[in-house]
Amino acid sequence: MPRQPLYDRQHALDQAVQLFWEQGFHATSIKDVERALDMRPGSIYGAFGNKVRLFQAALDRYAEQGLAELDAQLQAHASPLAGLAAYLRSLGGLRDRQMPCRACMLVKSLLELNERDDATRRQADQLLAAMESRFVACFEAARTAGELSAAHDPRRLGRRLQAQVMGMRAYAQRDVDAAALHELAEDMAGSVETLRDPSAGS
Amino acid sequence: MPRQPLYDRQHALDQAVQLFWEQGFHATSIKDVERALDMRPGSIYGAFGNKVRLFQAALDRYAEQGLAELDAQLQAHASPLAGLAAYLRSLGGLRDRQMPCRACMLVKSLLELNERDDATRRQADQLLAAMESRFVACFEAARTAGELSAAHDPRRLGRRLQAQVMGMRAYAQRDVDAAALHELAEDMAGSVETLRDPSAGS
DNA sequence: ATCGTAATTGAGCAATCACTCAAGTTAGAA
DNA sequence: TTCTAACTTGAGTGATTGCTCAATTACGAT
Repeated sequence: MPRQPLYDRQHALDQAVQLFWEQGFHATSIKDVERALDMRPGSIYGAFGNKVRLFQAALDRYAEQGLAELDAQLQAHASPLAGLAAYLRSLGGLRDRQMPCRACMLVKSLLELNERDDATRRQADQLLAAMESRFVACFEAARTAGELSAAHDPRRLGRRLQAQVMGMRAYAQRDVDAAALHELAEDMAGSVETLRDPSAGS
Repeated sequence: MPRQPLYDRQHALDQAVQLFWEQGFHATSIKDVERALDMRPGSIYGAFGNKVRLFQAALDRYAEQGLAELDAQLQAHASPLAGLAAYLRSLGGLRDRQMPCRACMLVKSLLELNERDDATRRQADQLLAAMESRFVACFEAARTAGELSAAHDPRRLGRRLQAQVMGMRAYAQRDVDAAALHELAEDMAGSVETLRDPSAGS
């Protein structure tokens, strides 16, 4: 074992997430990556293979953190529906703190990449599917807990929730003020809370 | 008047819309444009200036057609709310016929472009704002017609509707089957119809 | 038919793209 | 300390980028 890399792989990946999230895949050059990661081309290619594989690794890392954020909101609330509503309301603050980008990196990638970058687009799709199935599982838990009437289809609700989140975060990318975004999030959170079965206890 | 151009400017612009809509701005090269428009570089630059201005002209044309589609749905229905619901349901068929792309070109541009292409991103934002104000005007018409209770805020409803449309069309870009998209559209259309004031006539 | 003007052509520009690799550097094993 | 294998460096690869322009073509007015 003659030598270990100088760079911190995790930290480098975080910088890559920030860069690609903000600029997208095609608008980001290797020169940009060199600056952001403070690494020379040889090291970058030695560590990550090529631009596509670096982007894919960044996508995975981004999705991992996104799922963790959702889980954090869900665990902070005893009721699944309340957790989802809280998650939606937290997205209303997207314009409050400063971020690399307001829109979801998975959605940005899904819309930017075409069949020429098929494998990467499929990856973004699968990561979004994982997010959606988390939503579905949440609605299923709400149903078994009696929060949700049996008339509702958890898969349909999960699908609709994901579409709403995609929409809110794309909307957040527009040049609107923070208050409007909070109102939008409030409206969407309210529609989730309205699902609560009035005949349910607690 | 010594000579008129051989190309049909309107037709060329339609080809450009199709190409940029499908591939996005950065992933489309002038070579691609030459092929799609069947024009040589000199003619392209003589007619449209440069790549950015061609893209901007394509954005305008796309938005013009998108607004026309919305207006067609609205005029086909006497009630504003029914018109909006029909519009949402029509978006459920995005995966049925073949198209250049299912997601909205304005949203794709808004998410793809960063501050380096600031003017173009602003243009996409303004075109989206025009679409949103059409939604708002529609809800206002519904309120004066007595379809909508005075408790609802048309601006908030318009904002939410736009976010939902953005979400549904981004979702349509995912690898899901057509039936799921119809269900999603049906759910969203239903939520618009639910706004109808039960104490209203007709 | 002739002319004048504008549209068209396509070879080719400098700049940038993703990427390579030989040379130099460094840390751990012996 | 010496050796060795992996990491780092940065000049440089060929391909592609958006774009230009002198030469050519073709239409409409005369």
